[in-house]
Amino acid sequence: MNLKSRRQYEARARIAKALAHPSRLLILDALADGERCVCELTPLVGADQSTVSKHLAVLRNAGIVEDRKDGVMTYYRVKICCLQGLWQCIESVLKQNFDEQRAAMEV
Amino acid sequence: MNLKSRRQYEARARIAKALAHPSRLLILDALADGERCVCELTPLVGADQSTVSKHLAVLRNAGIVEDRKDGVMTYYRVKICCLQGLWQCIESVLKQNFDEQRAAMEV
DNA sequence: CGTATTCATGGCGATATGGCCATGAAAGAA
DNA sequence: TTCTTTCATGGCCATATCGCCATGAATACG
Repeated sequence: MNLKSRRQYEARARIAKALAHPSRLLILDALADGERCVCELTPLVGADQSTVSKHLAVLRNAGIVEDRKDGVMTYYRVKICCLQGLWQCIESVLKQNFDEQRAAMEV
Repeated sequence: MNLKSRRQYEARARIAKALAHPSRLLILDALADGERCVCELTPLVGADQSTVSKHLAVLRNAGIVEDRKDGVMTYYRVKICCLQGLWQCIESVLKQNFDEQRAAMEV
């Protein structure tokens, strides 16, 4: 079974937790092809600027994004390169769920 | 940028949310090499049996595990095959965070 | 039959999360 | 300097999550 320590599961869960919000996933998607400032992300998310800032802080604290200050702006960018594989995994779960639901409907 | 719909981000976030708890990650690890009943998982998690049942329900509702009832037991098993890649992504984030922390210490 | 075991669920309290508002710091413009 | 823009943070409230306890359903065993 090779179980890991409680600490390691907590560390993993912190990363997953940072990804567990639709607005943060939208932000990561928007950052996929380059850095964006908060003022660009705010209308995309469609929430208050303070709310977007807090979401970005969650992603930054998890080590998923990093920021660069330029004058009065703060630009955020994705710091990791494996997100694509992560989405594929999640999408495969969603597809399987969808297929099963459809199969259940057709019975 | 190719942003997706709010619904798609919510669907993705539900999957991530189901993974965002150390006890549930421990459970998935324990299920990695085969099915286990609740009575086996409960001492591993170290929580109340009802707590473990609820964690399993979260994973089941997300479509990550499925169950099989045999007599008075319920056996759970992982339903998806891409978890390994997901762990690799999360571990790469953790490793990078750790490396950066160490680098900051050594300055 | 009655009893024991296994598991799921409702309830409840403590804590965490997420949203907006208000505020303040920092940088640039006038 | 004063005003504006950009962003982060504290406060507050509503909601969600998580833990345990208690209970009930279903099956197995005497």
